[in-house]
Formats: sequence, structure tokens, C-alpha cells
Amino acid sequence: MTPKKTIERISLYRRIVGNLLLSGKKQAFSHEIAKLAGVKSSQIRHDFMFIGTNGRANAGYDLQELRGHIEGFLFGGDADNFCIVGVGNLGRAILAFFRARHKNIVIKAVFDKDPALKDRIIQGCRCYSIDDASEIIKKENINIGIIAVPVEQAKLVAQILVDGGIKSIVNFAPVPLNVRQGLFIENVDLTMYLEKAAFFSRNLSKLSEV
Amino acid sequence: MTPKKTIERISLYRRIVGNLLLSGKKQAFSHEIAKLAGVKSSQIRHDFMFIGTNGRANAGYDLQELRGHIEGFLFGGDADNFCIVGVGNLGRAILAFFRARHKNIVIKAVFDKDPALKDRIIQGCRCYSIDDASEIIKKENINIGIIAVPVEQAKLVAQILVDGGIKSIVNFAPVPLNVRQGLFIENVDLTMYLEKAAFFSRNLSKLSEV
DNA sequence: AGTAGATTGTTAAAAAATTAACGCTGTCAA
DNA sequence: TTGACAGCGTTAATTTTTTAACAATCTACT
Ligand SMILES: NC(=O)c1ccc[n+]([C@@H]2O[C@H](COP(=O)([O-])OP(=O)(O)OC[C@H]3O[C@@H](n4cnc5c(N)ncnc54)[C@H](O)[C@@H]3O)[C@@H](O)[C@H]2O)c1
Ligand SMILES: NC(=O)c1ccc[n+]([C@@H]2O[C@H](COP(=O)([O-])OP(=O)(O)OC[C@H]3O[C@@H](n4cnc5c(N)ncnc54)[C@H](O)[C@@H]3O)[C@@H](O)[C@H]2O)c1
Repeated sequence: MTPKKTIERISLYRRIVGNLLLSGKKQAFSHEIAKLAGVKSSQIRHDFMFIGTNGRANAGYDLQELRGHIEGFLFGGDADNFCIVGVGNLGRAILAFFRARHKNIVIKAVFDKDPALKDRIIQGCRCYSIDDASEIIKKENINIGIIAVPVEQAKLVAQILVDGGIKSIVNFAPVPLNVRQGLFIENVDLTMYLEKAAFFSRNLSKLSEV
Repeated sequence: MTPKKTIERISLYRRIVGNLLLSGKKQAFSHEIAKLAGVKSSQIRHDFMFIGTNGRANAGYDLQELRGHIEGFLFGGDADNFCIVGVGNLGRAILAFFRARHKNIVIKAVFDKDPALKDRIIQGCRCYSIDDASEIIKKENINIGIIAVPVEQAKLVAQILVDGGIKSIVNFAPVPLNVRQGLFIENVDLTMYLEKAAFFSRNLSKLSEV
């Protein structure tokens, strides 16, 4: 029911609000947040309807309070448990980044089929054999899987994750995994982003917005 | 004028068509491609209007020919020249991936501010000081920049790229760079994708589609 | 106290994207 | 040869998303 695009923006707002708080700001107006997010202020107010708003006319939003509302909406009670399948270049980069930083995104395990990686601790995270995925997913209560294996392995791995009980997948392999009932799949296609940027670098006039 | 979403899908179609050709298939119907892309067949036909179509009723699309049309639409005459700023975990992963693979995406240079990386050859690609960016961008005729520096450096780096003559930016730092006239910017926010997946793993019922 | 001005939450309008509809064309089997 | 599909390209309808509008509310200043 909540539009996916709105969820995406709310995730962004969370970081914007966090940065504003870090910079010492105590409150902000919808148009200030809009500027930082690159959207219209009416979009901000509209999106905020989903999270239970708490702004005050002429005083804007109390940022501390707003962050509480956003996080309450976006996150559950406990942190979300992730796993990464494929500890190659991309998998490692993601692991390094989120291990260090995020309290709501917890990477509980990584899986690879390379025997040399088995049981190694990478960035503080244990690497298991992909064959043990189902067991570990259940044991560690992992709900979200990140797929960073070569494209020809992606479908197979997705099936393994789903069989293990994963509810949600972020797939970086350049093959769209088809969605099924009771499953959320986000296909993140980096090649597409580069090609899109290349296209518009040559066809700026075809760009509607701005 | 061409919708951004359509460009995104056309990039995807290119890979799907490539895979079909690799698998030995010679032609395909819109509904077959649709299945693989996770869209409706009418979307396929609608999108194909932008690229100059060549399908035949009852025989579908000749894949060889279709690929030609897609690539003609998506790519210019020459390959596109990219640079990456920030050769950390993510920058290196991207470099490794696209260096190896793509003939239309050529990474001409990478930039970092770390003196230890200066003039080193990484994945066959020379690393320059960010201070020389403007010069190298012009010399190598680079049109697209990939930003993979820490978030607090992203705006600065974007300005350097734009000053150097870059037309198009793919930004991986989690701060939206605001778009200006005559510039294409794609903000790719990986944290957002993970948070979105986490949200829907807990709120599958709020998912409209499927 | 009262008024001007600014910002919110919400509803309505507009714009954009997706999906369906349908005429037309080509294929194939009777 | 003809008729019944099947699928394309295009246009129209529908749905979704974004943007604008505006009454209600609060602040601040006179
Ligand atoms: N690196 C990038 O910038 C980039 C860009 C676009 C797309 N991608 C996609 O992301 C994925 C990963 O890319 P990468 O550059 O990290 O590749 P990589 O080759 O560096 O790493 C792949 C890893 O997956 C492991 N693996 C292979 N099969 C497996 C299986 N069945 N189960 C578990 N692990 C398995 C391999 O052992 C390896 O460690 C690929 O699908 C690639 O197309 C990456
Ligand atoms: N790695 C991930 O999976 C991931 C996920 C989400 C977001 N990001 C974002 O991507 C960006 C890069 O992430 P990373 O993990 O590769 O970080 P990293 O710290 O590994 O690498 C950053 C690199 O940028 C270089 N650098 C810093 N300032 C620079 C400047 N002014 N000019 C040129 N080079 C400069 C550093 O020397 C370093 O090599 C960050 O903004 C991060 O927030 C990364």
C-alpha cells in the first residue's frame, strides 16, 4: 500500500535528517528538506503523511522527533539481519561498508562457494559455504539476502535463499529475478546506470526534467 | 523526451537479447522478452517504438537485428569514456568489473587523492591525482564520471568533474547531488536499496505489486 | 488584541507511466 | 483460397506518481 517510491525517499530523508542533526540543526521546514532531497516541498509533506507527521505550522519539523518517526516507520523493533552471497569484489565492498557503519543493517553471515573462503573471517564476518546457507539463515534469523555472485549463478542462489526462508532479496547480478508471491526482490543493475548515464551524456536534450 | 524509465529498460533488453542470442535463439516474441524482463508485453512493444522497431507479426523479433537497433539507439558511434573518482572498495569493484567486460563502457582513468595511489596502474588503468582531473578529462575525452568517494567529498568532486567538462555523473555517495541545466546526474543509493528490502521483508503486505 | 505572513496536512489537479485495446499483417491448416 | 489465429505497432484508457492548491494553524510584530 505504501508506494515503493515513497519508501525510497523516506530512506533518503532519514539520512538527510541525520545529517541536519549532526550539523546542529534542531528543526527544518519541508522546503529545506526538499532542497536537500531534490524534490518539491509538497512531495515531502505528502510522503510524511505515511509516517505519521508531527510538523508544526510556522515552526517546521522537530528533527529529533522526525527522525524517531522515520525510524519507527522504516525499521522494526530489532535490527534487520542480512546475508551476502558471493564475497567477490562487490560483495566485499558492501560488507566492508555496512559492517562498519549501520546499526539497523546487520550482516550476520556471508556465503561463497570458494572453498578457500570457507570459515574465514572477512571484515569481522564469518564466511560459510553456500551449502550451509539454509541452516545458517535459520539459525541467525536472517531475513534479507544480497546476491553478488556471477550472473549465471544468480537464479540458483536466489532459490537457495528462498528455500532457506529469506523474505527479501537485493540482487546485483544483471539478470532480473522474477518476483513471486510473498517475496520482495530488488534488482540493482549497475551496468544499466552506467549505460543510462552514457546515453544522456550524448542526449542531454532528450532529458525532460531540469 | 525519451522517458528515463524507458532507457533503463532498453539497457536491460540489450542484455536479455544478448543472452538469448548466446543461448542460440534467433528470434523472440514480445511476451518472451517481457517474461525475462519482468514487464508486460505491451510495455515491450511500447518501449520498442523509441528504438525503431523491426518486429514481424507472427514471427516476433529477429534478435540479431533487434540488438543492432538497441545498440544503435543506446550507444553513440564511439565507445563512451568514463572515469572513476575514488578508488576505494567500491571504486575498485566497479573498475575491475567494467575493465574486464564492456566494450561500450571504457574506463579511461581513475582518480584518487591518496598519494600512495598516484600513477599506479590498477586493473590496467592509471590512477591520477584528483588535482589533475580537469586536464586528464579533457585529454582523454571523458564524458561520464563515477563518484565513489566518501560522502563528505562528493559535492566537491562533482564540482571538479563538472568544471573539467563532464556531462554525466553516476554518484554512489549517499548524498543527492542536485541537478543543473545541461547535466545528467544519477544518484545510486545502495543504502536505500538495503533499507527498502529490509522494510518490505517486514511489510510484505504493504507491497502492492504481484 | 489583532493582523500579516508563513507553513502545515490534506485534497484536488496535473503529469507521467503502464496497461489494454484494436486494426493490420502475415502464417498456416483445412 | 480462405478463415482463424497470433502478434506487431500504435493509440487510447487506466493507473500511479507528482505537483499544486488551499483551509487551518501558528508566530511575531504592532
Ligand atoms: N563489481 C561490480 O562493480 C559490478 C557491477 C555490475 C554488476 N555486478 C554484478 O555483481 C555480481 C558480483 O560481481 P563481482 O565483481 O563481485 O564478481 P566476483 O567475480 O568478484 O565475485 C563473485 C563471487 O561469487 C562467488 N560465487 C560464485 N558462484 C557462487 C555460488 N553459487 N554461491 C556462492 N558464491 C558463489 C565467487 O566465488 C566469487 O567470490 C556479478 O553478478 C556482477 O555481474 C558487479
Ligand atoms: N562500499 C559500498 O558498498 C558502499 C555502499 C553504499 C554507499 N557507498 C558509498 O560509496 C562511496 C565509496 O565507498 P567505499 O566503500 O569505496 O569507500 P572507501 O573509503 O573504501 O574509498 C573511498 C576512496 O576515495 C578516496 N578519496 C577520498 N576523498 C577523495 C577526493 N576528494 N578525491 C579523490 N579521491 C578521494 C579515498 O582515498 C579512498 O580511496 C562512499 O560515499 C560510500 O558512502 C559505498
